[in-house]
Amino acid sequence: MTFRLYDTATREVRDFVPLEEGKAGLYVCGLTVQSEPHVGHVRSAVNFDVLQRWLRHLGYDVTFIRNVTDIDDKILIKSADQGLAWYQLAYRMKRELDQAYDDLNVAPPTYEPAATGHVPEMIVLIEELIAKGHAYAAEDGSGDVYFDVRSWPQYGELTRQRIDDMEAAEDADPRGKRDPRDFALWKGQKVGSEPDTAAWPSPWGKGRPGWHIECSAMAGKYLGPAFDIHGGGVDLRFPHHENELAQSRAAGRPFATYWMHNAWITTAGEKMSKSLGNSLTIPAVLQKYRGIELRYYLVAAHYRSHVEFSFEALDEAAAGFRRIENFLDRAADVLGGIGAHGIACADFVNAMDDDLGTPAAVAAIHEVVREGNKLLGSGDSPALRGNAASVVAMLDVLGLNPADPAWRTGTGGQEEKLLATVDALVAGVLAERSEARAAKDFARADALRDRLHAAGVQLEDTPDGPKWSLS
RNA sequence: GGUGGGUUGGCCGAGAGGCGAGGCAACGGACUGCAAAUCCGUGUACACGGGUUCAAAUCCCGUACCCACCUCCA
Repeated sequence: MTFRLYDTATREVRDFVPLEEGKAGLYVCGLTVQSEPHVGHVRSAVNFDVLQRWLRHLGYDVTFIRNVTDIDDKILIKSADQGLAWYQLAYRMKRELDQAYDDLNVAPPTYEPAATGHVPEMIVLIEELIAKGHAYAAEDGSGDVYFDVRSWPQYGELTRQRIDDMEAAEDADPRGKRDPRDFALWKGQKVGSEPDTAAWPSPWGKGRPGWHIECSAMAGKYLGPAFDIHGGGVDLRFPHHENELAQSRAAGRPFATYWMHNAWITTAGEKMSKSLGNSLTIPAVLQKYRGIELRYYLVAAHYRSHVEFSFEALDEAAAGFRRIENFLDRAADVLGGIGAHGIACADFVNAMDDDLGTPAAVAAIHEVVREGNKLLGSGDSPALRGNAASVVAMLDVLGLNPADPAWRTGTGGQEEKLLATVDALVAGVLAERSEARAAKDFARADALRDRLHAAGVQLEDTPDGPKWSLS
């Protein structure tokens, strides 16, 4: 069976047929680094990370470009509010974002271009559009350059909207626009109100790039005029992706073959907007949950399904994931480690091939875990070996392998030392408890167990003796 | 006004004409000194009203409610 994915442009699930056999070019709109990353931002990153991993698993040579928008109106406004240089704020938030990606085991893309580093490429593209009659410098002397939507009959093709049906922008400041729907490719510097560092020289005077042109220019630079998949959040369909498509095609570039959009995460029915409080920023959530648990929660829902975020649901997801982890721990104990070359089961592969059906893929993992738990009971080690390796292989595809070094917290081995220390202390208590049990002094044995439990240590009596874990 | 998406059991969350995805929780059983973990079992859920069909959560028509986007929000 071939990999199929839902294409927003055609609104159907289609076979993935790459432009070049064996290769996949992927461009995803990353973030505007203007505030701390929250759960919603990271969902997009995790979804496309899973796509990247699945394409690699299928043997594709993947070129994955995810940009960073490091200059825009909001960055300028927020940095001014906070008394920071705009680039200082952008860089600070970029570092926060990178940390969030690392915390969730989002594999780095092939390259992560920043808008400010690609102004020359954007200028070339704008010049091409002007030469072809699809863009014009504003006549009001503002230094702005606009895309002329009326010059491009296909405008609206991605979201199937007709220009005349679109609500005109309310801000009633048409500036030098011929049509209110024309969008900025280049924004002339507003001398006095905008810092000089946020302006670049151009044929139209000093200014900065419009949002949409960035992605077209960067996608073109790293993936060429035509590439396979373009992704982002649903909100980007219009105007951002519509505009990217229009300006790229108007300049004679075929652009993306497939468009993928991930759905939202909301809280209390509301969009997790950047104006919301900070309780759902990644650092805040990670104070109570491990990154791998949050990632499991995100992956357990389909990328095109709207998720209503709640800590209750996250709790349940975390409990479900621990079931898998627990199995791997027990299997590793019995087998003395789990091999690296497991084979994903058919249900898993079929689920992933069907538009990244991660919910069914996760269900498939749970089925294999159940089988594995039975094998643990029956003592069939050879079968267990393959079974456990299969679980690990599938988790790897989803970026959820607990043994992945990416999940290491970077505490310089402190954590390992602490665990060794606790293990030694617990071992003493366990020895005492074993004596008590052997002497049928269950009251004393249970008291010892209660004491450990109160300290956050969970006990489990196995045929090989007692095992402990953090509860 | 235009465009798109949604409403599934106690909870989360799949599925898209016919065998009750999976997880969490609950209950019963097995195992256990008791637990824990694990396994086995237990649920007739698909917003509402019609229709098509041998068969509808799934297709069609209508209704209600919710959500997103409509020019710089993942």
